[in-house]
Amino acid sequence: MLELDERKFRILQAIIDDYILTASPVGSRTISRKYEQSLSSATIRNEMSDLEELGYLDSPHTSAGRIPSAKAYRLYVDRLIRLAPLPFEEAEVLRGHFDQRMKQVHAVAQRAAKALSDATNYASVIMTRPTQNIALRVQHIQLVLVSPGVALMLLVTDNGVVKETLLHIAKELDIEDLYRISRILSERLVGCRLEDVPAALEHMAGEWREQRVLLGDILQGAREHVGAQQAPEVVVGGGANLLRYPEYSDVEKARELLSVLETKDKLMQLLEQGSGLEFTVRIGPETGLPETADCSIVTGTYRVGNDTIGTIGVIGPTRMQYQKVIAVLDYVGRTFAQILGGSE
Amino acid sequence: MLELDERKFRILQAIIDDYILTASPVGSRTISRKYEQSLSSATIRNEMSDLEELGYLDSPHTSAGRIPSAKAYRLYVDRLIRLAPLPFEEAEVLRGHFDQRMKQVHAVAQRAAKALSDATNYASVIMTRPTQNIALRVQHIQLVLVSPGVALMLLVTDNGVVKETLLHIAKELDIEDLYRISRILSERLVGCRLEDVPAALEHMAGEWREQRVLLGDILQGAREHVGAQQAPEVVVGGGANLLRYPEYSDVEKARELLSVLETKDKLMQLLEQGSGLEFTVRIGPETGLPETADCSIVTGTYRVGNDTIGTIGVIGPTRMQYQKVIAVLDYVGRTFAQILGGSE
DNA sequence: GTTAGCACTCAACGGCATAGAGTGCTAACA
DNA sequence: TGTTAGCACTCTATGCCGTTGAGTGCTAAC
Repeated sequence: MLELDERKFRILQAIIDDYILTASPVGSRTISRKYEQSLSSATIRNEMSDLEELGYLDSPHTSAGRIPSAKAYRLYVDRLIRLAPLPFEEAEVLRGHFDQRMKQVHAVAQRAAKALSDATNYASVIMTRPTQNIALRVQHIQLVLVSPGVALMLLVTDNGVVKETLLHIAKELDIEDLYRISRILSERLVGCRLEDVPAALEHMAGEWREQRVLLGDILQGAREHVGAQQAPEVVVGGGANLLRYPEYSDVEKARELLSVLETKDKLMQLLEQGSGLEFTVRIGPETGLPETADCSIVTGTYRVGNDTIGTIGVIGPTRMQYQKVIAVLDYVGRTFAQILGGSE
Repeated sequence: MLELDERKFRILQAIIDDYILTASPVGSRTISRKYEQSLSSATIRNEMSDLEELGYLDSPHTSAGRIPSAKAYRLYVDRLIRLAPLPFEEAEVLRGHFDQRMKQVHAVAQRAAKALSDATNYASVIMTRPTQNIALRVQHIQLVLVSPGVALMLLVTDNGVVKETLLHIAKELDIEDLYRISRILSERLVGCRLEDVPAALEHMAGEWREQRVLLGDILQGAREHVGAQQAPEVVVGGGANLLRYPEYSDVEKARELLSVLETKDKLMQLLEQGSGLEFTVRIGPETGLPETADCSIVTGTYRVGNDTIGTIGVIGPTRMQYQKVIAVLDYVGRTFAQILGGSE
C-alpha cells in the first residue's frame, strides 16, 4: 500500500511552497534543482507520480508539472504550519496602522481591515459580532430629540458597539418627555440580555396601556431596533487585491468573487463556520460557497476578557501564504481586541 | 468654418447611443441602417469625418468605426439629457430596497448604495456629509461607562449622525461622575458648531485646572472625537459591477479603479468637486484622478430641509447611461433624504 | 532504490494567409 | 451643392500551421 513517508512529505512541501510562490505548475526538475539537490529529477518524478496517486497532486495536462490539490493544502496547513511570530519590521508596519489611542469602533474595524489586507495582499473581513450567540447585554439606552416628531434611539451593548435608529414619534413629545422615557427604559432594560428585550418591552406596553398612543411608536421602534442590533456589522478591505493573482485573471470569475465580498449574507456564511479554535482554515470547497470553491479563508476570533466579540478573516486563493496570513491575523486580532478592550 | 448643424448633431447622438449600448466602435453603415435610414452610409461617412475634425469623435484605427470623445459626451450630457422620470416598474423595484420605516443611518446609506448600484449596474458612493462646510451643530453629547477605566463618548449632530468613541479614563470615575460630567459637557457644547468645540473645550480645561488629572483625558478625547466626527463617512456599493464592462477587462486597470473605490481620500476627492448644482456630471479627465481618466462620475446632493447633508454618486465607464443614472440618482437621493429627514 | 536516456504529449508562440468591417476618395447623379 | 455608388485600401481578428520547450512516463542500466 502506498504511503506518505518522510521524503514524499518533504517533496510535497517543496511543491506547495514553489506553487504558492509562482502560481505555475511545478515540474520534477525544479524540485530537484531548487529543493532536493541530492535527488535526481527522475526520482522526484517517481515520487510525484505516487503523490498524485495518493490524491495530493493534480496535473492540469500531461506535460505541465503538478499542482497541489485541496487535500495537499489541508495536510500542509494541519502539519506544517506553526504560529511563527511576525517578523519585527512587519509588526512595526502594522503597528503604524493603529497609532491613535482611541477610536470609533467602526473606524478601528476599518483600520484593522486595511491593515490586514495591506499586510497580506489578500482581502480581509471583519465581523464585529460573535459567531456563537454570546449573550450581549444592554449597557445603555437613550432617546434624543432630533426634531419635532423625530427621535434618535441609542443603544450601547457590552461590547461597546453603539447603534442608532431614527424613530418617528408623536409630535407633542418634548425633550423632557424623552428624558423621562429614557430613564424608565434604562431602569427596565439595562443589564437585560438582548434577546430578552422584546419580552420586557411587551410587558411594559401592557403596563402603560393608557399612554399607548404616545408610547406605541417608541416601544415598537425599540423592538425593531434591538432586532437590527443583533445583525452584525461586516467590514471588508482589499477586495481589489485579489485581482493581483493569476487565478482571477478571468474577469467573470473575479466578478463573482468580488460580489460575494459585497454580499453581507454570504460573507457571514463564510465567517460563521469557525470551529471555535483560535484559527480556522478552510480550503477550497470547504468554504461552503460555490463562488469560493477555489479560494481559501482563514478566520480567527478576537476576545475581550473571556467573551468572543467578533471574527476576523482573510480571503485569498487556495495558493495562499498560510503561515504569514495566520501570523498577521494573530497580530491584528490581538491589537484590535486590545484597542477595544482597554489599556493593556 | 466647420459647424455643428442639426443633422451632425443627430448623427452624433446616434453614435453615442449605439456606443453606449455596444461598447464597440460604430461605423457609418450601422448609423445609416439603424438610425438615419434616409441617408446613405457614404453621407454619414462624410459627416463623421467632419465630426472627427470637430473633435467629437476618435477613431481607434483606420478601419474600426468611430468612438465618441469626452467632448462628445460633454455635449451629450449638457444638451441631450433632461431629467426623465423613472419608469414606474424601476421605481417600484427601488422602493423595495427601502421598505422599513426606520433605520440606522449607516444601514440606510448601505441600502441606498446597494439600490443605486443594483439599479444602474455601476458602482455607487454615498458620503454622509456635506461637501461645503455646512455648520453642523452638537445636538447631544454624553459619556457612558463601559468598564472601569473605559468610557464611551457619544456625539449626535444635527444631521442625525452618531459617532461613538472609546475613551480611556481614570479608573476611579464611576457612573455618577460620568453623568455629572456629561451634564456639564452638554450645557457648554449643545448647540455649538463643531468647529467651535475645540475652543470651548480649551476654555473648560482652563476653568477646571484643579481637576485636570481626571478630566484631561476626557477633554483630550472629546477634542479628538470631534475631529474624527468631522471626517465624513463614505459607503461604497457595487464595485464588482464595473467588471462587467469590456473597458475594464484589463485586470490591471480594473484593479487600479477598484483600489480607488477602497481609498476614502480619493473617493472624497471625486465627490467633493460638486458644482453646487443638483447634479454634476464629470467625464473622463474631468474627474480629476488619473485612475478614473476613462470613467465618468455623476453626483448629486441630498438635502433635509435647506441643509445639504450629503453627496451620492455613481461611477462607471464614460460610456455611461447618463439619462438613466440621473433618474435613478434623483429617485434614490430623494428617498434617502426622506427617510433621514422625517415622515414626508 | 536511483538514475540516465528516450519517446511522447501538450500548451504556448510566432508566422502567415484570409475574412470582414470600415474608411476615404472619386466620379456620377439630382 | 449635396448625395450616393463604387472601389481601392487599411487594419484587426481569426484560424491554421509548424516549431519549441517543458514536462512526463517508461525502460534499462547502475
